[in-house]
Amino acid sequence: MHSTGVPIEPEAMRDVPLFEGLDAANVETIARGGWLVKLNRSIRVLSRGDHLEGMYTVFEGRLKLYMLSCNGDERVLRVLRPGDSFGEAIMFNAIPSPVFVESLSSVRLGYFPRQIITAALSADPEFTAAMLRGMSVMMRELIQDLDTCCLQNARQRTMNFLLREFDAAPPPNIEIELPAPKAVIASTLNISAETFSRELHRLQGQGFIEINRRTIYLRDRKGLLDALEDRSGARNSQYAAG
Amino acid sequence: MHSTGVPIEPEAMRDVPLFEGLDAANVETIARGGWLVKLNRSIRVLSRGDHLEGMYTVFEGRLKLYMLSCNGDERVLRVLRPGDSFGEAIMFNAIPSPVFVESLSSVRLGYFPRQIITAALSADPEFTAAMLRGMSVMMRELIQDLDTCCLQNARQRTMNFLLREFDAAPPPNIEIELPAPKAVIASTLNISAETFSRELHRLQGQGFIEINRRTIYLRDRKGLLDALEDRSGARNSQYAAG
DNA sequence: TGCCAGAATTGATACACATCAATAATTGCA
DNA sequence: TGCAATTATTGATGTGTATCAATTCTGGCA
Repeated sequence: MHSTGVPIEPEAMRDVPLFEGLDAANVETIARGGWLVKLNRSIRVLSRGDHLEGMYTVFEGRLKLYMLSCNGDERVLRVLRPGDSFGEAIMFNAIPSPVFVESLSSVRLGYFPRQIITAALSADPEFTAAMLRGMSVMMRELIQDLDTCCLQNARQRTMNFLLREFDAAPPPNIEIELPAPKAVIASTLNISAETFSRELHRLQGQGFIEINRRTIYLRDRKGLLDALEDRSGARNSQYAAG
Repeated sequence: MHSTGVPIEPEAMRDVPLFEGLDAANVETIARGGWLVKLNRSIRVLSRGDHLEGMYTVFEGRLKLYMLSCNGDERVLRVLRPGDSFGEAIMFNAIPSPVFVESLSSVRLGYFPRQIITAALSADPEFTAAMLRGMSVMMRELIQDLDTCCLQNARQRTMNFLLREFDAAPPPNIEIELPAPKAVIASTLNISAETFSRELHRLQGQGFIEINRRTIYLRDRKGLLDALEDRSGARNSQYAAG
C-alpha cells in the first residue's frame, strides 16, 4: 500500500521540525514509508468527517485549515506553511476530521501512513519527544487562538497579529508579506474583511505601520506595543486618528 | 526530589484514561514516581507564566482552567473533572503556562515529574500511544471550542452545551447537574451570565428543557436538535416563544 | 425563624462589529 | 491595451450581546 506514489527525497524532510534531531537512518526509514503529494491551487486535501490513516507535512506551498459553520461561513483557523504538519490528531485518535484543509497555492506535501509513524515512535524516543513537542506547540497555539478570539477586540487582534508576524519575519523585522489574501487573514482573526481593512488603515493613520498592497512595514513598534497594552485607551482612543 | 509528598495508591490511577491499558507493573512505577496533592477549594494550582516540571491528573474534585484578559476578565476554557489531566503541553514544550488552573472544590491530584513520564514513554509504546491520544483529544476539544466560540451564536452555543452534557449524562440522559455555577458555565461558552440565563429560560419557554436550580431536565430532545440545526430559524424564530 | 451573602434573573441601554452596498484598485488574461 | 475577475476600501445601517442596574431567589447559619 505505501509503495504507491512518488518517493520522498530525505533532504526535503530536513526543514520539518518534526524530523529534526533524528539520525539520518531513521529519517530515511520514515521517508521511504511515506510518499510525496503534489497538488495545484484550491484543492481540498481534507474534509470535515474524513478519516485519515496517516498524517501530512508541508514541504512547499501554503494551505488553509478551516471550519465551516452550518450557514456555510468559513473560519480559517490557520494558514499552514512549509514545516507545518496536520492530521496527527485525527490519525492518533481515529476520529473524523473536524476541519477542512485546502491548498492556497500549488503545494508539495509528505504523507506518512500511521504504521510508519507508530513504528518510528517505538523505535526512537527522540521522535516521540519531537512528536509530543509538536502537538504541545499546536495546543499552545490553539489556546492562544482562543485567547485572541475571545478576550481581545478587533483592534487588539489585529495588532497582535502584526506584532507576531513582524517577530517571525527575517531581521530587521520591519517588513512582512501577508501569507494570504486579507480576507483569509481576517478570517483567521475572526473578524470581517471590512473590519480588518479599517483597523489596518487606522494603524496606518496613527503612524504605526505603512501598508502597500500585501506588504506591511513597521514604522513604530513601540507605539504599536503601547497601543496594545493600554487598557484605558483600548476603549477611549478609538477615534483618536479617525 | 520526587520522594516528597504523599504516595499515590495505584488504584487511584485506574480511572484516568491516560493510564488505561498499561500493565500493572508500569502503572505502579509511574505511581511511585509521582505523588498525591490535596487542595482545598479556590486554590490556584497553576498561573500564567509558570513553568512546570511535570504534569497533573485529576483523581477527585473539579478545577477550572482559565485565561485572564488584560482587563482582568476571566474566560474559563474548561472545567476539569476526575480523569482529566493538565500541564502536559507546558511540560513537553518547556514554555511558560498560558493559562491558570484553580480548584472549584477540594481536590485530589496526581503530580508526575517529567522524567517519570519520559521514562514511561520510552519503556512502553502503549503509554506513548495513550499520551498521544490524550493530546489529540485535547486538540480536538480546543478546535471544537474555537468552532463553538466563533461560528455559533449564544443560543446555539447554549443548545450545543446542553446536548453534549445530556449525552454525557448517565442513562436515560434526561437529567444533568451543572458542574459549576452558571456564571462559570457561561464563561466556558464565552457568553455573559445574563445572556446564558436568558437563553436557558427561552429554551424552557419553548418546552425543550426544564430548569430547577442547577439541575436541568431534557423535555424535548428532538425539538432542541431541530432548533440547533435549523439555519433559517436561527435568526427568525428567536422571539417565537418570547 | 429570620437574616444575610452569593447566585440567578430580568429589564433598559450602549456599542463593537457584521452586514449590505457601492466604489476603487489590482491582477490576470485575451 | 483593455476587459473581466478578484481583492480591497469606504460609508451607512442593523443587530447580537455586553453591560449596568435592580430585584428576586436560594441555601447556610445564628
